[in-house]
Amino acid sequence: MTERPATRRRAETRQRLLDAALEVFAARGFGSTSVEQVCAGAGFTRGAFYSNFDSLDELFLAMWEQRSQQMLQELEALLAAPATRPSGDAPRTLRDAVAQVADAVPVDDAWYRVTAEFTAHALRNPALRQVVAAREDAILATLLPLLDRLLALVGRRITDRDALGPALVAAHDGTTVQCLIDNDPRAARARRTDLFTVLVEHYTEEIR
Amino acid sequence: MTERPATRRRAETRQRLLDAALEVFAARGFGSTSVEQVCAGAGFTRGAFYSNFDSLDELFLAMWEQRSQQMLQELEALLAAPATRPSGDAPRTLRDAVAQVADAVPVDDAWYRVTAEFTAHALRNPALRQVVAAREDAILATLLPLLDRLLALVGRRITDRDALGPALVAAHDGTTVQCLIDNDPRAARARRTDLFTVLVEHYTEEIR
DNA sequence: CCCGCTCGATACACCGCTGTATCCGATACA
DNA sequence: TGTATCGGATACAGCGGTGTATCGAGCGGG
Repeated sequence: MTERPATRRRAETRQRLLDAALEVFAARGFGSTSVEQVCAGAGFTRGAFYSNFDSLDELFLAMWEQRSQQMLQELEALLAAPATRPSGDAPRTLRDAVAQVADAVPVDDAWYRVTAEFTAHALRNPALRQVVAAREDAILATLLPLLDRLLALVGRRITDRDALGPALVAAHDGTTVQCLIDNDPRAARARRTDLFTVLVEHYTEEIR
Repeated sequence: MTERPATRRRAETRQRLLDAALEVFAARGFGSTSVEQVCAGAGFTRGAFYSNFDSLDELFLAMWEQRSQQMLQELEALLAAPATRPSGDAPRTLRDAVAQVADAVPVDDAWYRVTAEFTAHALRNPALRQVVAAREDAILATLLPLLDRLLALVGRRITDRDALGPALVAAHDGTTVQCLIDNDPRAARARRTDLFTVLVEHYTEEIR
Protein backbone atom coordinates (compact mmCIF):
# COMPACT_ATOMS: atom_id res chain seq x y z
CA MET A 1 0.00 0.00 0.00
CA THR A 2 1.18 3.48 -0.77
CA GLU A 3 1.95 5.81 2.12
CA ARG A 4 -1.11 7.60 3.46
CA PRO A 5 -1.75 9.99 6.34
CA ALA A 6 -3.50 8.22 9.20
CA THR A 7 -6.41 10.19 10.50
CA ARG A 8 -9.15 8.89 12.74
CA ARG A 9 -11.70 8.87 9.95
CA ARG A 10 -9.41 6.96 7.67
CA ALA A 11 -8.69 4.33 10.29
CA GLU A 12 -12.37 3.69 10.83
CA THR A 13 -13.15 3.30 7.15
CA ARG A 14 -10.19 1.00 6.75
CA GLN A 15 -11.31 -1.15 9.62
CA ARG A 16 -14.87 -1.40 8.37
CA LEU A 17 -13.52 -2.54 5.03
CA LEU A 18 -11.29 -5.12 6.68
CA ASP A 19 -14.15 -6.46 8.76
CA ALA A 20 -16.47 -6.66 5.80
CA ALA A 21 -13.76 -8.41 3.80
CA LEU A 22 -13.44 -11.23 6.34
CA GLU A 23 -17.14 -11.91 6.12
CA VAL A 24 -17.40 -11.73 2.36
CA PHE A 25 -14.26 -13.80 1.79
CA ALA A 26 -15.54 -16.44 4.19
CA ALA A 27 -18.91 -16.54 2.50
CA ARG A 28 -17.84 -16.46 -1.14
CA GLY A 29 -14.15 -17.24 -1.26
CA PHE A 30 -11.43 -14.73 -2.05
CA GLY A 31 -11.23 -15.53 -5.73
CA SER A 32 -14.89 -14.97 -6.40
CA THR A 33 -15.13 -11.80 -4.36
CA SER A 34 -15.13 -8.42 -6.09
CA VAL A 35 -14.05 -5.08 -4.72
CA GLU A 36 -17.63 -4.02 -5.19
CA GLN A 37 -18.95 -6.75 -2.89
CA VAL A 38 -16.55 -5.92 -0.10
CA CYS A 39 -17.55 -2.27 -0.35
CA ALA A 40 -21.22 -3.15 -0.30
CA GLY A 41 -20.61 -5.22 2.84
CA ALA A 42 -18.87 -2.30 4.50
CA GLY A 43 -21.39 0.27 3.31
CA PHE A 44 -18.99 2.21 1.08
CA THR A 45 -18.51 2.79 -2.58
CA ARG A 46 -15.43 1.72 -4.46
CA GLY A 47 -14.07 5.21 -4.09
CA ALA A 48 -13.45 4.52 -0.42
CA PHE A 49 -11.77 1.23 -1.20
CA TYR A 50 -9.30 2.60 -3.70
CA SER A 51 -8.56 5.44 -1.37
CA ASN A 52 -7.45 2.90 1.26
CA PHE A 53 -6.00 -0.01 -0.66
CA ASP A 54 -4.31 -0.55 -3.97
CA SER A 55 -5.89 -3.91 -4.68
CA LEU A 56 -8.02 -6.68 -3.22
CA ASP A 57 -4.84 -8.65 -2.79
CA GLU A 58 -3.40 -6.02 -0.52
CA LEU A 59 -6.57 -5.90 1.54
CA PHE A 60 -6.60 -9.69 1.82
CA LEU A 61 -3.09 -9.64 3.19
CA ALA A 62 -3.82 -6.81 5.62
CA MET A 63 -6.98 -8.49 6.83
CA TRP A 64 -5.34 -11.86 7.28
CA GLU A 65 -2.38 -10.49 9.17
CA GLN A 66 -4.59 -8.48 11.47
CA ARG A 67 -6.93 -11.35 12.23
CA SER A 68 -4.07 -13.79 12.64
CA GLN A 69 -2.38 -11.62 15.19
CA GLN A 70 -5.65 -11.07 16.97
CA MET A 71 -6.33 -14.79 17.18
CA LEU A 72 -2.86 -15.42 18.47
CA GLN A 73 -3.36 -12.81 21.19
CA GLU A 74 -6.64 -14.39 22.18
CA LEU A 75 -5.01 -17.78 22.36
CA GLU A 76 -2.24 -16.31 24.45
CA ALA A 77 -4.70 -14.74 26.87
CA LEU A 78 -6.53 -18.04 27.06
CA LEU A 79 -3.49 -20.12 27.80
CA ALA A 80 -1.90 -17.61 30.11
CA ALA A 81 -4.92 -17.40 32.38
CA PRO A 82 -5.00 -20.98 33.74
CA ALA A 83 -1.27 -20.98 34.16
CA THR A 84 -1.38 -18.09 36.56
CA ARG A 85 -4.49 -19.12 38.42
CA PRO A 86 -4.22 -20.29 42.01
CA SER A 87 -3.69 -24.02 42.10
CA GLY A 88 -7.37 -24.49 42.93
CA ASP A 89 -8.45 -25.17 39.38
CA ALA A 90 -5.10 -26.07 37.97
CA PRO A 91 -5.29 -29.23 35.88
CA ARG A 92 -4.34 -32.39 37.76
CA THR A 93 -3.32 -34.69 34.96
CA LEU A 94 -1.66 -34.19 31.62
CA ARG A 95 -4.77 -35.19 29.78
CA ASP A 96 -6.84 -32.72 31.76
CA ALA A 97 -4.46 -29.95 30.92
CA VAL A 98 -4.47 -30.81 27.24
CA ALA A 99 -8.24 -31.18 27.14
CA GLN A 100 -8.69 -27.85 28.84
CA VAL A 101 -6.57 -26.14 26.24
CA ALA A 102 -7.87 -28.12 23.27
CA ASP A 103 -11.48 -27.40 24.15
CA ALA A 104 -10.73 -23.73 24.40
CA VAL A 105 -9.02 -23.42 21.03
CA PRO A 106 -11.82 -22.51 18.66
CA VAL A 107 -12.54 -24.56 15.55
CA ASP A 108 -13.86 -21.78 13.39
CA ASP A 109 -15.44 -22.73 10.10
CA ALA A 110 -15.28 -19.28 8.50
CA TRP A 111 -11.74 -18.59 9.62
CA TYR A 112 -10.59 -21.99 8.42
CA ARG A 113 -11.92 -21.28 4.94
CA VAL A 114 -10.22 -17.91 4.80
CA THR A 115 -6.92 -19.25 6.05
CA ALA A 116 -6.97 -22.27 3.77
CA GLU A 117 -7.49 -20.03 0.81
CA PHE A 118 -4.89 -17.57 1.98
CA THR A 119 -2.34 -20.34 2.39
CA ALA A 120 -3.09 -21.70 -1.05
CA HIS A 121 -2.81 -18.21 -2.40
CA ALA A 122 0.50 -17.73 -0.59
CA LEU A 123 1.93 -20.79 -2.31
CA ARG A 124 1.65 -18.87 -5.59
CA ASN A 125 3.40 -15.79 -4.27
CA PRO A 126 6.85 -15.91 -2.63
CA ALA A 127 6.28 -12.73 -0.63
CA LEU A 128 3.05 -14.07 0.82
CA ARG A 129 4.65 -17.46 1.46
CA GLN A 130 7.16 -15.63 3.59
CA VAL A 131 4.35 -13.99 5.54
CA VAL A 132 2.77 -17.33 6.28
CA ALA A 133 6.11 -18.79 7.29
CA ALA A 134 6.64 -15.87 9.64
CA ARG A 135 3.27 -16.44 11.21
CA GLU A 136 4.12 -20.08 11.80
CA ASP A 137 7.22 -18.93 13.64
CA ALA A 138 5.20 -16.41 15.63
CA ILE A 139 2.81 -19.13 16.68
CA LEU A 140 5.64 -21.33 17.86
CA ALA A 141 7.29 -18.46 19.69
CA THR A 142 4.05 -17.74 21.52
CA LEU A 143 3.01 -21.30 22.11
CA LEU A 144 6.12 -22.89 23.49
CA PRO A 145 6.71 -20.61 26.49
CA LEU A 146 3.06 -20.98 27.42
CA LEU A 147 3.34 -24.71 27.10
CA ASP A 148 6.35 -24.67 29.39
CA ARG A 149 4.29 -23.04 32.10
CA LEU A 150 1.28 -25.25 31.59
CA LEU A 151 3.37 -28.37 31.67
CA ALA A 152 5.13 -27.24 34.82
CA LEU A 153 1.74 -27.33 36.50
CA VAL A 154 1.42 -31.03 35.82
CA GLY A 155 5.07 -31.70 36.60
CA ARG A 156 6.45 -32.19 33.11
CA ARG A 157 8.91 -30.50 30.79
CA ILE A 158 9.48 -30.48 27.06
CA THR A 159 12.21 -32.74 25.78
CA ASP A 160 12.24 -31.75 22.11
CA ARG A 161 11.16 -28.17 21.53
CA ASP A 162 11.86 -28.21 17.80
CA ALA A 163 9.60 -31.17 17.25
CA LEU A 164 6.73 -30.53 19.63
CA GLY A 165 5.74 -27.12 18.31
CA PRO A 166 5.40 -27.99 14.64
CA ALA A 167 3.81 -31.32 15.53
CA LEU A 168 1.11 -29.61 17.55
CA VAL A 169 0.48 -27.04 14.86
CA ALA A 170 0.26 -29.76 12.21
CA ALA A 171 -2.09 -31.75 14.40
CA HIS A 172 -4.17 -28.67 14.97
CA ASP A 173 -4.43 -27.86 11.28
CA GLY A 174 -5.07 -31.43 10.22
CA THR A 175 -7.69 -32.18 12.83
CA THR A 176 -9.48 -28.89 12.31
CA VAL A 177 -10.54 -30.02 8.85
CA GLN A 178 -11.67 -33.31 10.28
CA CYS A 179 -13.75 -31.61 12.95
CA LEU A 180 -15.44 -29.47 10.31
CA ILE A 181 -15.94 -32.18 7.71
CA ASP A 182 -16.62 -35.31 9.71
CA ASN A 183 -20.18 -36.51 10.09
CA ASP A 184 -19.55 -37.04 13.78
CA PRO A 185 -17.84 -33.82 14.90
CA ARG A 186 -18.00 -34.87 18.53
CA ALA A 187 -15.89 -37.93 17.86
CA ALA A 188 -13.54 -35.90 15.70
CA ARG A 189 -13.00 -33.44 18.52
CA ALA A 190 -12.33 -36.24 20.95
CA ARG A 191 -9.76 -37.76 18.60
CA ARG A 192 -8.24 -34.32 18.27
CA THR A 193 -7.72 -34.04 22.00
CA ASP A 194 -6.35 -37.56 22.13
CA LEU A 195 -3.88 -36.73 19.40
CA PHE A 196 -2.70 -33.61 21.20
CA THR A 197 -2.27 -35.63 24.36
CA VAL A 198 -0.22 -38.29 22.63
CA LEU A 199 2.07 -35.69 21.14
CA VAL A 200 2.57 -33.73 24.32
CA GLU A 201 3.16 -36.93 26.23
CA HIS A 202 5.70 -38.12 23.74
CA TYR A 203 7.71 -34.93 23.51
CA THR A 204 7.83 -34.24 27.23
CA GLU A 205 8.99 -36.04 30.34
CA GLU A 206 8.07 -36.08 33.98
CA ILE A 207 10.12 -33.91 36.28
CA ARG A 208 11.43 -36.03 39.11
CA MET B 1 -24.71 -33.02 -14.79
CA THR B 2 -27.63 -33.91 -17.02
CA GLU B 3 -27.75 -37.33 -18.61
CA ARG B 4 -25.74 -37.57 -21.81
CA PRO B 5 -24.82 -40.40 -24.18
CA ALA B 6 -21.23 -41.48 -23.73
CA THR B 7 -19.46 -41.80 -27.02
CA ARG B 8 -15.76 -42.11 -27.47
CA ARG B 9 -15.45 -38.60 -28.80
CA ARG B 10 -17.33 -37.17 -25.87
CA ALA B 11 -15.22 -38.98 -23.32
CA GLU B 12 -12.03 -37.61 -24.79
CA THR B 13 -13.26 -34.04 -24.81
CA ARG B 14 -14.45 -34.39 -21.26
CA GLN B 15 -11.12 -35.71 -20.13
CA ARG B 16 -9.17 -32.97 -21.82
CA LEU B 17 -11.36 -30.43 -20.08
CA LEU B 18 -10.83 -32.13 -16.73
CA ASP B 19 -7.08 -32.21 -17.22
CA ALA B 20 -6.94 -28.59 -18.24
CA ALA B 21 -9.08 -27.65 -15.27
CA LEU B 22 -6.63 -29.16 -12.80
CA GLU B 23 -3.84 -27.08 -14.23
CA VAL B 24 -5.75 -23.84 -14.44
CA PHE B 25 -7.28 -24.22 -11.00
CA ALA B 26 -3.85 -24.92 -9.53
CA ALA B 27 -2.37 -21.92 -11.25
CA ARG B 28 -5.10 -19.35 -10.67
CA GLY B 29 -7.40 -20.75 -7.99
CA PHE B 30 -10.89 -22.03 -8.59
CA GLY B 31 -12.63 -18.80 -7.72
CA SER B 32 -10.70 -16.71 -10.18
CA THR B 33 -10.92 -19.20 -13.01
CA SER B 34 -13.40 -18.66 -15.81
CA VAL B 35 -15.00 -21.24 -18.04
CA GLU B 36 -13.22 -19.49 -20.87
CA GLN B 37 -9.78 -20.10 -19.34
CA VAL B 38 -10.39 -23.78 -18.79
CA CYS B 39 -11.51 -24.12 -22.39
CA ALA B 40 -8.49 -22.23 -23.64
CA GLY B 41 -6.29 -24.61 -21.63
CA ALA B 42 -7.99 -27.62 -23.15
CA GLY B 43 -8.06 -26.20 -26.67
CA PHE B 44 -11.82 -25.94 -26.95
CA THR B 45 -14.39 -23.21 -27.10
CA ARG B 46 -17.05 -22.72 -24.49
CA GLY B 47 -19.45 -24.60 -26.67
CA ALA B 48 -17.62 -27.81 -25.83
CA PHE B 49 -17.69 -27.01 -22.17
CA TYR B 50 -21.39 -26.37 -21.92
CA SER B 51 -22.00 -29.49 -23.94
CA ASN B 52 -20.20 -31.52 -21.26
CA PHE B 53 -20.88 -29.75 -17.98
CA ASP B 54 -23.58 -27.58 -16.55
CA SER B 55 -21.28 -25.34 -14.58
CA LEU B 56 -17.70 -24.83 -13.46
CA ASP B 57 -18.76 -26.09 -10.07
CA GLU B 58 -19.80 -29.39 -11.53
CA LEU B 59 -16.54 -29.73 -13.40
CA PHE B 60 -14.58 -28.90 -10.26
CA LEU B 61 -16.31 -31.70 -8.41
CA ALA B 62 -15.83 -34.20 -11.23
CA MET B 63 -12.17 -33.30 -11.58
CA TRP B 64 -11.49 -33.48 -7.87
CA GLU B 65 -13.20 -36.82 -7.44
CA GLN B 66 -11.36 -38.31 -10.38
CA ARG B 67 -7.95 -37.07 -9.29
CA SER B 68 -8.55 -38.06 -5.69
CA GLN B 69 -9.38 -41.58 -6.63
CA GLN B 70 -6.40 -41.72 -8.94
CA MET B 71 -4.04 -40.51 -6.20
CA LEU B 72 -5.47 -43.04 -3.81
CA GLN B 73 -4.86 -45.82 -6.31
CA GLU B 74 -1.30 -44.68 -6.83
CA LEU B 75 -0.74 -44.63 -3.10
CA GLU B 76 -2.22 -48.08 -2.87
CA ALA B 77 0.10 -49.41 -5.56
CA LEU B 78 3.02 -47.78 -3.83
CA LEU B 79 2.29 -49.23 -0.45
CA ALA B 80 1.28 -52.63 -1.74
CA ALA B 81 4.49 -53.16 -3.65
CA PRO B 82 6.98 -53.32 -0.75
CA ALA B 83 4.63 -55.46 1.27
CA THR B 84 4.63 -58.19 -1.33
CA ARG B 85 8.28 -57.99 -2.22
CA PRO B 86 10.60 -60.81 -1.15
CA SER B 87 12.05 -60.09 2.24
CA GLY B 88 15.23 -58.90 0.55
CA ASP B 89 14.40 -55.21 0.63
CA ALA B 90 11.75 -55.31 3.29
CA PRO B 91 12.24 -52.61 5.91
CA ARG B 92 14.08 -53.76 9.02
CA THR B 93 12.93 -51.29 11.61
CA LEU B 94 9.73 -49.41 12.20
CA ARG B 95 11.35 -46.10 11.40
CA ASP B 96 12.71 -47.49 8.15
CA ALA B 97 9.29 -48.66 7.15
CA VAL B 98 7.70 -45.34 7.95
CA ALA B 99 10.43 -43.36 6.22
CA GLN B 100 10.12 -45.52 3.14
CA VAL B 101 6.43 -44.80 2.92
CA ALA B 102 6.64 -41.16 3.97
CA ASP B 103 9.29 -40.39 1.38
CA ALA B 104 7.18 -41.99 -1.29
CA VAL B 105 4.04 -40.04 -0.52
CA PRO B 106 4.24 -37.01 -2.74
CA VAL B 107 4.03 -33.51 -1.35
CA ASP B 108 2.46 -31.86 -4.34
CA ASP B 109 2.19 -28.11 -4.34
CA ALA B 110 -0.39 -27.84 -7.11
CA TRP B 111 -2.58 -30.60 -5.77
CA TYR B 112 -2.43 -29.19 -2.28
CA ARG B 113 -3.73 -25.86 -3.53
CA VAL B 114 -6.57 -27.47 -5.41
CA THR B 115 -7.57 -29.67 -2.53
CA ALA B 116 -7.36 -26.89 0.03
CA GLU B 117 -9.64 -24.79 -2.06
CA PHE B 118 -12.00 -27.66 -2.72
CA THR B 119 -12.24 -28.42 0.97
CA ALA B 120 -12.95 -24.80 1.78
CA HIS B 121 -15.52 -24.77 -0.97
CA ALA B 122 -17.06 -27.97 0.38
CA LEU B 123 -17.57 -26.33 3.76
CA ARG B 124 -20.01 -23.99 2.09
CA ASN B 125 -22.00 -26.76 0.45
CA PRO B 126 -23.45 -29.71 2.39
CA ALA B 127 -23.46 -32.01 -0.62
CA LEU B 128 -19.79 -31.35 -1.30
CA ARG B 129 -18.97 -31.70 2.38
CA GLN B 130 -20.40 -35.16 2.18
CA VAL B 131 -18.16 -35.95 -0.77
CA VAL B 132 -15.08 -34.90 1.15
CA ALA B 133 -16.18 -36.89 4.17
CA ALA B 134 -16.64 -39.94 1.95
CA ARG B 135 -13.16 -39.51 0.57
CA GLU B 136 -11.73 -39.39 4.07
CA ASP B 137 -13.43 -42.70 4.74
CA ALA B 138 -12.13 -44.14 1.49
CA ILE B 139 -8.60 -43.14 2.44
CA LEU B 140 -8.89 -44.84 5.78
CA ALA B 141 -10.39 -47.95 4.23
CA THR B 142 -7.48 -48.16 1.83
CA LEU B 143 -4.76 -47.18 4.22
CA LEU B 144 -5.42 -49.35 7.22
CA PRO B 145 -5.26 -52.79 5.55
CA LEU B 146 -2.06 -51.76 3.84
CA LEU B 147 -0.65 -50.56 7.12
CA ASP B 148 -1.51 -53.89 8.65
CA ARG B 149 0.61 -55.67 6.10
CA LEU B 150 3.47 -53.22 6.30
CA LEU B 151 3.52 -53.39 10.06
CA ALA B 152 3.51 -57.15 9.99
CA LEU B 153 6.82 -56.95 8.14
CA VAL B 154 8.40 -55.21 11.09
CA GLY B 155 6.61 -57.36 13.63
CA ARG B 156 3.97 -54.97 14.88
CA ARG B 157 0.21 -54.66 14.88
CA ILE B 158 -2.26 -51.81 15.28
CA THR B 159 -3.79 -51.39 18.71
CA ASP B 160 -6.27 -48.59 17.99
CA ARG B 161 -7.52 -48.58 14.42
CA ASP B 162 -10.01 -45.78 14.94
CA ALA B 163 -7.36 -43.44 16.20
CA LEU B 164 -4.37 -44.27 14.03
CA GLY B 165 -6.00 -43.64 10.67
CA PRO B 166 -7.36 -40.16 11.30
CA ALA B 167 -4.21 -39.25 13.20
CA LEU B 168 -2.03 -40.15 10.23
CA VAL B 169 -4.26 -38.31 7.82
CA ALA B 170 -4.27 -35.23 10.03
CA ALA B 171 -0.52 -35.41 10.37
CA HIS B 172 -0.19 -35.77 6.64
CA ASP B 173 -2.41 -32.79 5.93
CA GLY B 174 -0.87 -30.62 8.59
CA THR B 175 2.73 -31.35 7.73
CA THR B 176 2.15 -31.00 4.01
CA VAL B 177 1.53 -27.29 4.45
CA GLN B 178 4.64 -27.04 6.57
CA CYS B 179 6.74 -28.77 3.94
CA LEU B 180 5.49 -26.36 1.30
CA ILE B 181 5.67 -23.19 3.36
CA ASP B 182 8.69 -23.67 5.58
CA ASN B 183 11.94 -21.99 4.63
CA ASP B 184 13.75 -25.23 5.34
CA PRO B 185 11.67 -27.87 3.53
CA ARG B 186 14.26 -30.55 4.25
CA ALA B 187 13.84 -30.09 7.96
CA ALA B 188 10.09 -29.96 7.60
CA ARG B 189 10.11 -33.27 5.76
CA ALA B 190 12.28 -34.85 8.41
CA ARG B 191 9.93 -33.66 11.13
CA ARG B 192 7.08 -35.06 9.08
CA THR B 193 8.63 -38.50 9.02
CA ASP B 194 9.36 -38.29 12.73
CA LEU B 195 5.79 -37.39 13.45
CA PHE B 196 4.49 -40.32 11.42
CA THR B 197 6.85 -42.60 13.28
CA VAL B 198 5.73 -41.38 16.66
CA LEU B 199 2.11 -41.93 15.76
CA VAL B 200 2.58 -45.37 14.30
CA GLU B 201 4.70 -46.37 17.25
CA HIS B 202 2.15 -45.14 19.72
CA TYR B 203 -0.86 -46.77 18.14
CA THR B 204 0.78 -50.16 17.52
CA GLU B 205 2.49 -52.79 19.58
CA GLU B 206 5.16 -55.38 19.03
CA ILE B 207 3.99 -58.87 18.26
CA ARG B 208 5.66 -61.21 20.70
C1' DC C 1 -22.02 -46.52 -47.80
C1' DC C 2 -25.11 -43.20 -46.33
C1' DC C 3 -27.95 -40.57 -43.56
C1' DG C 4 -29.21 -38.88 -38.94
C1' DC C 5 -27.71 -37.23 -35.01
C1' DT C 6 -24.11 -35.80 -31.96
C1' DC C 7 -21.11 -32.35 -30.38
C1' DG C 8 -18.17 -28.69 -30.78
C1' DA C 9 -17.92 -23.92 -33.03
C1' DT C 10 -19.90 -19.47 -33.74
C1' DA C 11 -22.77 -15.50 -32.93
C1' DC C 12 -25.46 -12.68 -29.88
C1' DA C 13 -27.08 -9.90 -26.22
C1' DC C 14 -26.00 -8.61 -21.85
C1' DC C 15 -24.08 -7.85 -17.35
C1' DG C 16 -20.84 -6.92 -13.59
C1' DC C 17 -16.69 -5.26 -12.48
C1' DT C 18 -12.44 -2.59 -13.05
C1' DG C 19 -9.53 1.46 -12.33
C1' DT C 20 -9.17 6.30 -13.01
C1' DA C 21 -10.41 11.04 -13.14
C1' DT C 22 -13.05 14.40 -11.06
C1' DC C 23 -15.81 16.53 -7.69
C1' DC C 24 -17.40 18.40 -3.40
C1' DG C 25 -18.61 18.00 1.50
C1' DA C 26 -16.26 17.16 5.83
C1' DT C 27 -12.45 17.90 8.86
C1' DA C 28 -8.71 19.48 11.27
C1' DC C 29 -5.54 22.89 12.22
C1' DA C 30 -4.01 27.81 12.81
C1' DT D 1 -13.58 30.88 12.22
C1' DG D 2 -11.46 30.47 7.89
C1' DT D 3 -9.25 27.69 4.68
C1' DA D 4 -6.27 23.98 2.87
C1' DT D 5 -6.41 19.36 2.67
C1' DC D 6 -8.55 14.99 3.14
C1' DG D 7 -11.53 11.25 1.84
C1' DG D 8 -15.33 9.23 0.06
C1' DA D 9 -18.92 9.62 -3.84
C1' DT D 10 -19.82 9.87 -8.63
C1' DA D 11 -19.04 9.54 -13.50
C1' DC D 12 -16.87 7.24 -17.36
C1' DA D 13 -15.01 4.16 -20.71
C1' DG D 14 -14.12 -0.29 -21.50
C1' DC D 15 -13.14 -5.19 -20.93
C1' DG D 16 -13.97 -9.95 -20.20
C1' DG D 17 -16.99 -13.25 -19.11
C1' DT D 18 -21.76 -15.46 -19.17
C1' DG D 19 -25.30 -18.55 -20.99
C1' DT D 20 -28.09 -19.52 -24.95
C1' DA D 21 -29.53 -20.21 -29.60
C1' DT D 22 -28.10 -21.83 -33.84
C1' DC D 23 -25.20 -23.94 -37.24
C1' DG D 24 -22.80 -27.44 -39.72
C1' DA D 25 -18.93 -30.93 -39.98
C1' DG D 26 -18.15 -35.52 -39.26
C1' DC D 27 -18.88 -39.78 -36.72
C1' DG D 28 -21.11 -44.09 -36.33
C1' DG D 29 -25.02 -47.25 -36.59
C1' DG D 30 -27.67 -49.80 -39.83
